[in-house]
Amino acid sequence: MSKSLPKRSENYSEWYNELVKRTDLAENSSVRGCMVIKPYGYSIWEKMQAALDKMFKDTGHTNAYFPLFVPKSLFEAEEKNAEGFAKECAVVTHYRLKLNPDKKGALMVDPDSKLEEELIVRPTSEAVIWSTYKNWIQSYRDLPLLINQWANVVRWEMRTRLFLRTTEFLWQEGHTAHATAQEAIAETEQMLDVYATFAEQFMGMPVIRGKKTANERFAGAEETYCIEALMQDGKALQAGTSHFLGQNFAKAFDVKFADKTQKLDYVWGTSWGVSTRLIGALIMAHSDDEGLVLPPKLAPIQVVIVPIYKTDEELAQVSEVANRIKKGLQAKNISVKFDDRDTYKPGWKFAEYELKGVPVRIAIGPKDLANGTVEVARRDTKEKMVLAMDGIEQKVDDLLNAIQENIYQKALKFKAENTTHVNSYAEFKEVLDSKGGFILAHWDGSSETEDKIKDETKATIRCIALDAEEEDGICIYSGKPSKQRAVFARNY
RNA sequence: CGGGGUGUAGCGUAGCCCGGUAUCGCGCCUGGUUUGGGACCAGGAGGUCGUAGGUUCGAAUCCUGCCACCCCGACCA
Repeated sequence: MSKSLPKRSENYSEWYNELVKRTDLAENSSVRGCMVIKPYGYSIWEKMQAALDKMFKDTGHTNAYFPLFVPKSLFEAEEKNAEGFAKECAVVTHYRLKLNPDKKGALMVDPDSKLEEELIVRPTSEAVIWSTYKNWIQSYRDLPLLINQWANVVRWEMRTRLFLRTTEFLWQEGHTAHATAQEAIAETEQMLDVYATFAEQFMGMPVIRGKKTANERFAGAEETYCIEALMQDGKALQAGTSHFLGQNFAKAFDVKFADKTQKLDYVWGTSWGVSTRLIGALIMAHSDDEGLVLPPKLAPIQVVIVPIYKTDEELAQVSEVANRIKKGLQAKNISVKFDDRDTYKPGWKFAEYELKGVPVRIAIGPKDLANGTVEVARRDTKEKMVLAMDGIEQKVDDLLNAIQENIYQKALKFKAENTTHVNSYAEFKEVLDSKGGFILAHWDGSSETEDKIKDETKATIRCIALDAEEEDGICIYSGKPSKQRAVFARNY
């Protein structure tokens, strides 16, 4: 195995794949299109889960769990949703195997076990959940119903990519029901804001909050809101979605409630989700040619302490100090690993923890013991400094905060530098091919124009930014009048 | 589903055109010296060459089928 990673600038995909494998985040499974998330990768997901879950609870949601299988009749109830997902569904048709009489030791599907009704492995859970909500909701007193589930879903994609697109993936999906459209829209917007806040404050990844065009809207939704992030190769990544479902699912599953005036009406729905794709986003947003760069708030190990010593006696002295610092940091809720393995040399460990993206490294050796100092290195800038041992805990705590902020600022700067306003189709294509990134251009609002631009350039409208200013202009493709700019990009 | 490519030790590979039982590096094991940026020396273990068949005295190598994976498109969180 070579010691250095491929360069990001030479082949971004190769760099990404190698990085994911070499850092022990995940690997391809022998199961078609599926991924094994390894302990290190999963611990990042746990960090994300914890932060998101708290935000969901803080906004009044509770967790529940619904079935993996969706009977076909339920699945097809909401037509647009069913049609949108039909091409990527795994379907269970039988419930039993038997010994194959023609081949010793082999099993075959028992033809006698054919299901009367096929079961769809959920690609998303609206159908199962709304069919359940029908029984849970009778009156305005039952509303709003604010539920989230942490689950796995299956989408039989043609081509997969670690974290970004796998046949099975982990996610959370919130499904809420409300008495009024306004309240449901407010919920949709609130959850988009939760996602954006999470992306920016925890992942250190700036995003554009926006609305999808009709072409890109979730099947079955009236309006799809999204957060779009920019990766270091200039491609956009949809990092989270929040849908206003109108009364579509309520009507499909006959979910009605009686209001205070005893009038019956269908409830208004929302759904929203983020997935393990966020881990892919996190990797592609910050990491460099030396490996991962993890924001301290999501790093499984925030600080690693590496001892430097020649003799057992030196190790004992260093360890005493290291363990004292470790305890002090832990008291500040900082996760610390003291790596005193004698099977690897310090240099090897330095490189290893850089690859793994540990934000802060502390090295302690005999010189430090003599001087009352430690060597502190930060992953984001690769700076090293020698600091007094006294009060080191507070300094490290401050440093972690500074790293979190610096990573975000760096990404923010990158996003600003790679967001371009263009006013002609020629300029649009030129920017798309030379630097990529987000391209803000006037669009006439028609699906035809959007499709043609996509066919010709592979760029899609990622969203109409919520903070887009009204501005008179003409569509770069059709020349028709436009009131605001859309955000275009090539995407993952 | 179209177009291209690759399957040889845990990982990465040479050998294939021109058939003679497999090369090198990393990793692993043992011993010793090392330890402030991926240590060094010596010794050692590990392979039915993706799979099924064919040609041949003999197949990693030639032929045929199958399978798997990767890359590029269409599809998508």
